[in-house]
Amino acid sequence: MPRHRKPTLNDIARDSGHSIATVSRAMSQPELLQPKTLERIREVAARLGYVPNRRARALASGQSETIGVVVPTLNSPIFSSTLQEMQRCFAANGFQLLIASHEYDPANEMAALAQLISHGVDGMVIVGARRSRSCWALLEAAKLPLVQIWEGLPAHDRVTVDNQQAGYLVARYLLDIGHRRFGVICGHLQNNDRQSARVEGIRAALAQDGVTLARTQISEQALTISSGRAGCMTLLEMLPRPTAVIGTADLLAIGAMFEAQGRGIGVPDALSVAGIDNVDVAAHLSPSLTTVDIPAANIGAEAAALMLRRVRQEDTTPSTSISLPVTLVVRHSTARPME
Amino acid sequence: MPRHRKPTLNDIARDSGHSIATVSRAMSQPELLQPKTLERIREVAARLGYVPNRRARALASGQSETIGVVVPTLNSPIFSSTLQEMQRCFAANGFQLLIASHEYDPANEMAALAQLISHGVDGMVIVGARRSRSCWALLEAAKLPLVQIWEGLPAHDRVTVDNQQAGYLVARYLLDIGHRRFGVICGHLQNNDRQSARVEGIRAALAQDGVTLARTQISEQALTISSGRAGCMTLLEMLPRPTAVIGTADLLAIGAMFEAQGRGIGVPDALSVAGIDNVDVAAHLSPSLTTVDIPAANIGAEAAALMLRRVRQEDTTPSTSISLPVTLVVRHSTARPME
DNA sequence: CGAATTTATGAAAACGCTTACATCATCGGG
DNA sequence: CCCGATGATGTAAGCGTTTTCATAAATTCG
Repeated sequence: MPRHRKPTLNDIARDSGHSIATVSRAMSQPELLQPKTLERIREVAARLGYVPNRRARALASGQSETIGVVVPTLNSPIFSSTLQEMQRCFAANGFQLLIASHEYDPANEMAALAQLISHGVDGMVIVGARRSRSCWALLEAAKLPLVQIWEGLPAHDRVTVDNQQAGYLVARYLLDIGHRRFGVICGHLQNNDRQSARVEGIRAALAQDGVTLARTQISEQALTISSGRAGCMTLLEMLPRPTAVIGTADLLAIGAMFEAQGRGIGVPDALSVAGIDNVDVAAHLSPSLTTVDIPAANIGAEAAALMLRRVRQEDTTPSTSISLPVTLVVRHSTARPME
Repeated sequence: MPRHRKPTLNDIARDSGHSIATVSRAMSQPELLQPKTLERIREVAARLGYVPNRRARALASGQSETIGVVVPTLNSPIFSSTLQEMQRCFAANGFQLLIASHEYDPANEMAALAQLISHGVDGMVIVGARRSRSCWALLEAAKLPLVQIWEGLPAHDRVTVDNQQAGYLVARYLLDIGHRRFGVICGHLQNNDRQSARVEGIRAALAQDGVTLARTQISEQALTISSGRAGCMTLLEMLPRPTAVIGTADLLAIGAMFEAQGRGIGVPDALSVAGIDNVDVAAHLSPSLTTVDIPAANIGAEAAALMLRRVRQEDTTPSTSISLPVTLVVRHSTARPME
């Protein structure tokens, strides 16, 4: 009666009178066994309540059926959709996710990667391309299938969206309806190539029309609604006041909109506000938020699919790049400038 | 030069002229070695670029420094805050998280738990107490430290918030300011004890004042803003119209508010709307949302702390229960009914 | 100064599984 | 009727650690 130890293949082998190898095969390659043998083994396994020990399996076979994912943060509407979908796809194929976040701190990221690698993941999904030389060295040394998402270097697989294009689209639209004085609220650009690319895209559009973006017209903030408000507050002090504010993440734009409205500055009449991401709530706000749709869930699905092909070695092309389209979604938070 | 294989303890042992046991100790219990020996081994390890293989370590020691977490969904503002904080706490202590989601499907949950158990996690964090007998059997059989969060059975450790109290508080408040006709939008109650408890809390408050809640006054919905809108639409068809709508999750309440406003029904003048969760955006909406604050991040922190104590066997009390306070946050989406 | 401790290291047996190889029937074809 | 395939199963060698126990060296002490 005292079963303190979990049953192992060995126990099943003993009880069923077969060798441990046969029992192992019953678990992983049942088609190799005679139906009768298989049935007997399965019965014993069920009776003992056998659960395979994957870490032993991993050690012996070199495959852990585990994928490491490192994201900046888990509680962002964008990354969490990507993660949710990625998790779904991997789980459906028997893979588990080891998830870590670094909260935009390079040292944290390095530590997380090292941890995941030493845990023996079969592959690694990382966000963005901008990381230290030593961080890349670590990844190279691990010789793991690597999928970069959101942004990525050509040297490795990547599933990206054109963040620069996203910035371009929203700025181009605002220019087209007549805006010339802009304010931009963005995330900290330091270690964040997604945000940087979006700002560059905005710059590119403005440059086409000869509009420049001074340092004072950009406010770097954390990626929250409150920070969006704060950023907007700063920008509204500019004289003459901007006629349009772009948040390079919807949370920032939403914060900006709230701040403007709170100060009695009508959106879009007195100020146009636009974002990038197309988070759920954007469509429902009043006014609804003009933004650029980023297919966050799709990124997760495509990254998972690509990774699965790599891990199973079905795809051995040197390095695949999947780029998903971003699309401008014009809603009601933007309008022609008044003057 | 051709280093295809990653260096192992054995390689270090050979190169340094020490035994593999000594090298192992250099990694895990350096204080046992002579400084000179330690230094030599460390030098060789560094030169070879040694990274310990945790799955081998796990197999040999029985400890994987890995915790399994199963949540309903990753892309919910609430769960993702809990996860983010939990991840932070665990990572700071060298533990990695294997995260799975089941999207409110019991079969998925069962599969996820089985997978995580067979991956050899040192502990498991699960949301809620309501799950099938076989699911519990699986967990019992695994004999793992188990921490339930949000809701939980007394038989195991748990870090909870009083969801019933949350429902009670918001309903009590609305009653106190004069409301008698209510509509409730909640998540699907089937396998969700958090949502069920909140609805019960509302019922309890109403019962105190002799107000009943008919089946038609409750709309079960998915936990999204759109569903909140849909739910509100249904409830507004009631005659006479409710004077207050409670969403048992902020996303639902937010959707309800948008829907009412979209139909020209003023909030809070013609309709009071209140939620539960206190998500980030709630404070910024106009009108700002009356809600009940749920310390989601704290749940993660407390759960991590408790689990760490269990895994390290520092805490061997039979079963601990930590209950975090919920607090009513009155804002501007609620007011006395007009009539 | 030798017995009793203590300290640093090594040898080898796990941990639970996979898998290359060996074995032994079974079987169809020449 | 024997030979080479084919198929089912067993044997045993890993996989990279930890850990127990033994051993050898250094230290303490009566």
